[in-house]
Amino acid sequence: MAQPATSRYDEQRNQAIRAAAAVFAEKGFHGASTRDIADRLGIKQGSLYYYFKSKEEALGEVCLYGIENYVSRMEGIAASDQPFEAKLLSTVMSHLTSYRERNEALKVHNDERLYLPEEKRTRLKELGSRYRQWLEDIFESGVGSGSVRPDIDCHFAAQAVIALCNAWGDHIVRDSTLDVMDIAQKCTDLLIHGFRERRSASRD
Amino acid sequence: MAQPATSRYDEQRNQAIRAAAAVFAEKGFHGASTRDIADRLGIKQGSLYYYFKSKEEALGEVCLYGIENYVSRMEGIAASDQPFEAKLLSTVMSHLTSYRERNEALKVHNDERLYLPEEKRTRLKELGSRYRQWLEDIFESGVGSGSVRPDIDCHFAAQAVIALCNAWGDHIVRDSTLDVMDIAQKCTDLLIHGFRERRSASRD
DNA sequence: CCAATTTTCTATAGATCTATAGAATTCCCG
DNA sequence: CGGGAATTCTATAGATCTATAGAAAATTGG
Repeated sequence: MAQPATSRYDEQRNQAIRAAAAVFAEKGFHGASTRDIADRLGIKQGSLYYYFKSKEEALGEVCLYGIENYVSRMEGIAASDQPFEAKLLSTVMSHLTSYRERNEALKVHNDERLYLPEEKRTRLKELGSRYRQWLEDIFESGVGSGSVRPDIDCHFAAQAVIALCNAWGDHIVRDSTLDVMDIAQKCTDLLIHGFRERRSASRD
Repeated sequence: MAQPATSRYDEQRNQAIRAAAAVFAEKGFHGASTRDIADRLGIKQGSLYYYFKSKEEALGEVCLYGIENYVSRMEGIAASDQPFEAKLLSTVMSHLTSYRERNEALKVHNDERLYLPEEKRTRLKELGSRYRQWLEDIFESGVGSGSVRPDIDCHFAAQAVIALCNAWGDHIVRDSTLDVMDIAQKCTDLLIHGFRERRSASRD
């Protein structure tokens, strides 16, 4: 009854998590039934409970899966010695790529995580805050190096980057023909230069 | 049984729409029950069906309420003879203000409208497309007047503006202490100038 | 091949939730 | 005040859906 750490069990459980991610992304947590998830896995509804204690636990696992490696990758970017512009591009690429790689789990994390009980959300909150914090740090060091104008509100800036990435992530999930690199470059360019005519070439 | 066009009926129905907006915003369409909406109105669950044929109809009304006046205001802005920068600020202000004024209906429109059947969504789609189109036109005329650099992808730009506004709109709905004007100005400034140091003062 | 273990299935209790029907109440106007 | 219309209520049918218990099937290792 308790989960034996067999490899097959873990594999199947991961499959179940990814099936749940797809179903939750399409129908929302409350709109999806455990039957929908089981159907997608090719098992019966009741069998799902061999892998999850509850539907809510499944949501928790999907959300966690969605932002796994997310923060650590950001830490890697922040710690690297690239110039500001390259860090920003890396951040946006990493963010958008997650939408492709992690199935629909990142979308589920964004849209459905608030249906988890407070207690299960603390870990997710912590990861999200760390992410935002590292991004803010990138902006602050960008101000230090002269790449970012000093009147920028770094908290606002970080939120803006995340907002843009998440909005485009939704499109990326829905339309698999979109070119992630192209979008990442346009986003980064917009964020750095804005819409206005560039008066002077970049200084490097 | 058919709705008589009495004033009181319309008023109460609008109250019901706003109650539904609040409940759907908090719990999502599928997570909310007709009982939740009725409770908020101070009536019994069954009585709600005097105003709506179904829960789905209520969602449709909320979504429509959410983007009402939205497109027409945008048309007004696009048709005005303000310079590009002012048009953009007006657009962002108008968008963010809607989040405050329209209860949580705009949020519901964004997050839950895809749970409506295709047939009920066509009107919403049409309004959304028109909005995006007017915004693109603003960018195109901005390119014409030299306020926007010509290598900007206007479709991308419009999506970016909408993405930023919607993300901040979510925050505005959740936190009533946020200063809409302040956020609008920061968003507009970011979109026009980007993060980079401003080399030359604006030309006006 | 047998026996233990893991995995899946069937069946169902119990708790929703939507929508309807018809009774009861309130409101409005002469 | 009285009668008709508008509004709300009670009660419930019928259709979910979650989670559990125990039987059945599949797998694995000796």
